[in-house]
Amino acid sequence: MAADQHFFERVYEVAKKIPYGRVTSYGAIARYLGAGRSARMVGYAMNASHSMPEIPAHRVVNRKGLLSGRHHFAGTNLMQQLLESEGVEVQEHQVVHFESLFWDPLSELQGDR
DNA sequence: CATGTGACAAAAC
DNA sequence: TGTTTTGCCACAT
Repeated sequence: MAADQHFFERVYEVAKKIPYGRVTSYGAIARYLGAGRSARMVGYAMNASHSMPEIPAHRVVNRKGLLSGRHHFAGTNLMQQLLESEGVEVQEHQVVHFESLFWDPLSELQGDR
């Protein structure tokens, strides 16, 4: 049920739930939405997040912990600055200890929504 | 209305 | 084991 709701809307909801100092991957969100392989859509949704200032897109990185979307931010290094500001170590546009900081909605939200 | 693109990921070879 | 190809679905042109 509610499987055909707006995909983007769901992505935004999950993205807003990303806790401070944490990061997640597009695929994790996609899987949480039940899309599994629609990780591309998650990234695309982030692209539309320009109208959603409440979307911490800087906390969303690819599966490698790489700040794939840094180029879409205002400043080339803005995304990294934001993450470091939250205590997330970022080197070479990649999140350090990504696995430790990884926030999985499947585990954290655990079917809450 | 049809085609192409895209902030990824995983399966296939 | 690394590289290549497909999948995914919405939005832009």
